[in-house]
Amino acid sequence: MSQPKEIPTRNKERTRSLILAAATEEFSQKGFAGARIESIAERSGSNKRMLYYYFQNKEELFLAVMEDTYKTIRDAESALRLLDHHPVEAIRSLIAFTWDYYNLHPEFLHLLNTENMFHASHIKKSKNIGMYNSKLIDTLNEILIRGQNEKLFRGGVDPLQLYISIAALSYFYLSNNDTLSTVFRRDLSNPKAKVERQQHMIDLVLGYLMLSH
Amino acid sequence: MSQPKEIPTRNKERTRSLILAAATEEFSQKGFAGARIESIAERSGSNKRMLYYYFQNKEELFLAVMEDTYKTIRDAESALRLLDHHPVEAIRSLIAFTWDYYNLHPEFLHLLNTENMFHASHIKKSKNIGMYNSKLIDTLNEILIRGQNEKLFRGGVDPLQLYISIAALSYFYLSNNDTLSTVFRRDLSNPKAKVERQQHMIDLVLGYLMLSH
Amino acid sequence: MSQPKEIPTRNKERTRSLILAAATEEFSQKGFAGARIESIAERSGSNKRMLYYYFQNKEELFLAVMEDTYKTIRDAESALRLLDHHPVEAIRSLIAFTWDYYNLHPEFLHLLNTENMFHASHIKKSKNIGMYNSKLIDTLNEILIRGQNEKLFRGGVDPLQLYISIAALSYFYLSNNDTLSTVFRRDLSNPKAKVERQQHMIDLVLGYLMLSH
Amino acid sequence: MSQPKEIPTRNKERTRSLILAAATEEFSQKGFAGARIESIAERSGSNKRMLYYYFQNKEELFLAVMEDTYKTIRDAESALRLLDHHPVEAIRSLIAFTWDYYNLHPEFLHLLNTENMFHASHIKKSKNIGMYNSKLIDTLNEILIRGQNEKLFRGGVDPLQLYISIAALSYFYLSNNDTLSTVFRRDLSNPKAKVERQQHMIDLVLGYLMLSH
DNA sequence: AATGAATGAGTTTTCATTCAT
DNA sequence: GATGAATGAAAACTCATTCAT
Repeated sequence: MSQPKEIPTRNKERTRSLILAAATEEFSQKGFAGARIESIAERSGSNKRMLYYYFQNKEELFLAVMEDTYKTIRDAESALRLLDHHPVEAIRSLIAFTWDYYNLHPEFLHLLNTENMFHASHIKKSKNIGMYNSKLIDTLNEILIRGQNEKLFRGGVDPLQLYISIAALSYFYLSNNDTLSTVFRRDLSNPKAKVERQQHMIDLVLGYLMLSH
Repeated sequence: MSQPKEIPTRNKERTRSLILAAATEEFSQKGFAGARIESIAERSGSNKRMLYYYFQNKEELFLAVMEDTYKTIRDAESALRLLDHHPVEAIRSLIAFTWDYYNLHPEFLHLLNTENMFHASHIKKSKNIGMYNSKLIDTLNEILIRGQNEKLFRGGVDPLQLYISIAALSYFYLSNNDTLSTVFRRDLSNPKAKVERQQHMIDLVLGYLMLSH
Repeated sequence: MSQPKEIPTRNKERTRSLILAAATEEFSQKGFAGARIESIAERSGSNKRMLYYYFQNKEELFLAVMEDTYKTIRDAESALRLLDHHPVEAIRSLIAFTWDYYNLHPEFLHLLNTENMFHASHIKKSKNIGMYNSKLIDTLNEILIRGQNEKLFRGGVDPLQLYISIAALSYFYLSNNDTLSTVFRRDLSNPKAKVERQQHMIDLVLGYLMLSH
Repeated sequence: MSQPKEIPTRNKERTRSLILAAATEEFSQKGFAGARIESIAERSGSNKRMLYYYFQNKEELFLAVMEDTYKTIRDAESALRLLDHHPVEAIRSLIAFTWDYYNLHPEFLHLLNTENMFHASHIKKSKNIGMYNSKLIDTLNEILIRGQNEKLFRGGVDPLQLYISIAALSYFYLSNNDTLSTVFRRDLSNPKAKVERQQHMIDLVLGYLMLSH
């Protein structure tokens, strides 16, 4: 009988990805300046030194986090087969996907807020980020054309503007949930509120797009 | 013989407000953790000691900035006389006001992002922030009812959801302008792009709200 | 009766120069990489933070030390009135001054060794270092000409080569005293040895320069 | 069937000497404190672990470098057959050898500078370093006596002082070449400058030693 | 009320050395 | 013998805050 396979303690890929995951959490919760190297090291179960073994410095680590974060959403978006559905369903799917993804990945929202504070300086260095996203806009354009051809959708809609609006409706609600709940004195984070939000977004977008309702 | 009277540099209110203005800029650009006391003191033309003279510490200063920022937008919103206009015009005005205010006050967007990172902990302490905003929702509700009574607007619209959507459409576009421009490889910050965005937002909201178009 | 004037504890110039003096010692004894910021702070009677208050970083501090060190020897050399003496006496004086200065300022030798390890990168930035020294070579040239005119000195002597040789004879003996004493098993640092060295240097240089002896 | 035999990379002497060579370069260029274990391991083509396999620690490695460096110059000096030549030629040879060796082995100069910063603490531990060098002084003494007997050289010359002076003239010029070139604004490292220096050193030493010229 | 030098506690980063494979 | 990932201790550097003037 052979020894049970032990989890190796010296595993380059594993250590690196544990650090990256820990950094994603920390940067997402505290922002770039507020994040602590010490804290990331602890979360990762490793130590400060290893962090510098795999990444040059805090800045590079943040960049790696951003690239990884974008790669994750890119992969998820790729799995969407929007063109396999009827235009109306496709729009519903896109809204649902956006909403679900932002709910499941709050770190994406926070990291993007941080990245915007730096005027996108980090992702500007990345080459492959742009490529995928233009494909998404092409897809959305095709959906709009199909809907128009079926006399379902209005014409003259810029797919990028529409995509930004769809993202905005979910993003703002979730990213600013705390201040909105406070200022308007209404809990916008419970399940019921979230279901209502989803319905509102779909009504809003389809109400705008569709010619008759 | 008396000494020639020197121009007094001592002006309580002026120094305090210069520091507050400097802090607003700094916190807006760098976030809470990234902001530097030294830098705020320099921007203000005053010095570090004065900063602690008027504000207990960094946290209190940030709180003062947040309150001041909210007070400013409250005052601006108060000046809006939405109920004096026809419902359609009132909606247009609200969208335009939101867009213009966010364009004129980018610090508002950034400070709100920062405040959300802290789960609204600062503004939760403030009592009078909530009051005004519910008045805004009441107003919007009245507009929706009027529009509905005139058979112009659809029914069943939650004024808070609508307000959040209107804010979202401007906020997300402007706050995330850098990452969006980068990822979609299209300059979304030039004047032409901004005019297009405004038109799109109005089309979207009114397209949804209005029964026939 | 007036209060006795107290030494002010908040004195910009004093603190700065105490740090500079402490840094000179530390860099001289340990070299650039071996020097410790903490140690400099302690020697200065101040603290680490002050060091960064007055100097950008370790590198800048070292540069300030080098400039100060060169300024000190420049000032001392300026006080020499070589041209007021007879050529033979002038040469003797130059040798004596060099020897005495290096004995009194061992830090000068060590700092120069360190600076050479960095290929003079620090002093290359300084503008006024060169100016004075060429004046010294001009003076030495004048001495050589006068000696030659008096049929005392040989001709064809390059004043820069001679100056470098005079410096070399003192510098190498003092800077390498420890290794020389070890390798040749003779204490080269006691007063008697030093007197002998002085005599040897004078004999060597004048023996070379003078036409008859 | 057996695997194809791989070329064995395991070679005790070779690895050790590669590490020693790498360490010599690194210590020479950066000094003791500035030298990096990591960097030495990389230069050597080996790895950090091997470094600690062959040498106890950084200190021991430096000591090994110093001993190796001294052994190399000792071996070279042994090859010199000064007593086979006429006294004047012997002096010329010694100057030339010193100059050439320092030119060929700049690391010797830099390591000695570093060792002097440590007050020769490393070579003090070595037993056989002294022995050879006193032989060199004995040889120089013999040359001086022969020259004196031939009425060529002056009397009363201490061979150690003379040796130190000969070494000084080359050492200082080369070791301090960067600062000298900077301060005197003259390139002292090009071939022409070096030829001039050699001539000057010979003129200086023989001018001093020889009774008539 | 105003100034800016001083400070301690922290934060990022580096380094020699060790250890699992 | 060989490799390079892992580690703790220390080093450089930063920051909010206080204090003497």
